[in-house]
Amino acid sequence: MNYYVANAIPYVNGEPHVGHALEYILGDVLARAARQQGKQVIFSTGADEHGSKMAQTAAKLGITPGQLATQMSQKFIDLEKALNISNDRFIRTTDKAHEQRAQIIWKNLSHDIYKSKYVGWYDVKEEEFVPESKADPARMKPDHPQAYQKLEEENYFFKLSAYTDQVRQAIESDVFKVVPKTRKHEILSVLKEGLDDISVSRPVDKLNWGVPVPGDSTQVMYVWFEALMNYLTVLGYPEHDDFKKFWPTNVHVVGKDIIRFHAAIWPAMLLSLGLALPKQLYVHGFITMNGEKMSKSIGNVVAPSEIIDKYGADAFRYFFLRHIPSYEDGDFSWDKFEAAYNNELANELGNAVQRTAAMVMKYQNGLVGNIPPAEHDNEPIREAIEACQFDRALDKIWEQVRGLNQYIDETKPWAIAKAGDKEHLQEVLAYQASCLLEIADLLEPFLPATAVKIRNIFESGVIRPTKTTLFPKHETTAQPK
RNA sequence: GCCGGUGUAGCUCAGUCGGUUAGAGCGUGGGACUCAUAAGCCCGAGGUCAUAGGUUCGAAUCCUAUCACCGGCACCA
Repeated sequence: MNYYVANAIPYVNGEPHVGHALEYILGDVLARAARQQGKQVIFSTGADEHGSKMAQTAAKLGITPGQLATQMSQKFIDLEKALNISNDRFIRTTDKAHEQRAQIIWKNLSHDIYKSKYVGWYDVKEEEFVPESKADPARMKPDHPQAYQKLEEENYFFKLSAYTDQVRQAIESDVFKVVPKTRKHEILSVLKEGLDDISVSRPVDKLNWGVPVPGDSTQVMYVWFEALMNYLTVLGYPEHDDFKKFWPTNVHVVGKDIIRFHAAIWPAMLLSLGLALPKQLYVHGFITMNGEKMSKSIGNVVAPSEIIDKYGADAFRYFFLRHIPSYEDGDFSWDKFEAAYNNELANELGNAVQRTAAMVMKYQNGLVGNIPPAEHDNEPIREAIEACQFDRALDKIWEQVRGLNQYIDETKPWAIAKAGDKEHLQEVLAYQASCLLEIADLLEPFLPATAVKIRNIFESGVIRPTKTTLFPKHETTAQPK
């Protein structure tokens, strides 16, 4: 069984933030869960590096766009490392292979690409066209000091309009499944209205930071159009074995701001290429900070590294997977994060491990004995992961953590020890170890490092006298009111 | 303006096909314990299920209207 998870590739025009981190983690859970089930997995992430914004930013910094791209992409790669993300690929749209394969894709789409004139409002200062819907009407009047110019430009267009109906049907029937449902409804209503053909190239004389249109040196591909192609080029479309084995994408992980590209334009491109559509598109939400939109001007941006450095990758993963709703927007605050860390990770899980290990050491010289097999029904957890409801999956795993603590308090192994019933005590402690190993398995996709730690403690049946605190307590962060 | 969603405990949210006394976590009050990271466990308080009608033997759940908030799309300036 082959399984291909593709994360959206972020535009690397700015520093990675917690939203990027969230997306990495979401994809990572899917990839790790699939691997755990014995599937062959390709999990791809990457960077979208072309386009006018990159060119402008680089110009401001006095470096080439290529230098900026390399610099910025490295920061995203560093974030993945810090979060223990298990991506198999990191594709950059400036990779030679991507550029060459993008040109092949363009050629294979050419029956749906035609040349036409684009007419629109052009913002001279920003050097870009302003879409009618976002244009400031005052500036449409020629006497305005910063008036737009009515410009005409020759572009290539893609016949998106020809495919909206097919795409709509695929989504409606769940052949191409969009989750959560509210996102499915949203995109269906867009598709029902029908979509216009889209401009997919830019003249080189205005922007040369892009992939050249094959056979026309005066045009480069429009960055969005070309970036979408990464999901194919990363597999080596059209001739590589990986493409043959792993296409179509099992789950596509994207943010809610880019549904249109992934649920309308991209599937239309695939239909035009005669390829199967992804099986599932998972649309996640955004993160607010203390209930407010994250923004540099408000100054409420928390860098992922601030959290990871203090609490570790698994704690970060835990909070964003369980306490940011998988189907909605969520909120980060240090208060919430620390409450989750202390109550759930340190006290409930960490302490369950600790007390179990301590009793085995104290009463049985570290010998656990025969550990019985796991006994819970974990099908609902598997289903939750499949539906990308990671928050629910973790809720259910935590029911087991709590259940174990309840079992310990009800069974009172310390009282059994005092009574001298060695056989019964051994049974109870082995059962505790069994529960913890089961929990470790369930946590594997979510908190991989923690899963390993728990296994290392109990798996061999002999507990070594190393003090292993899974989640040490920290000073809480003073919250500026 | 059109479409969709949401409104349930102080907070965040579950609640299936309409069916006993509406649930969980956090927070809060109390209790018993000692294996453990002052952790864990038990018990309690806390609800006009947004509002008003309707259908029904029976409504948080279905229908209608209203209000509030959120999202998407369109439009105007």
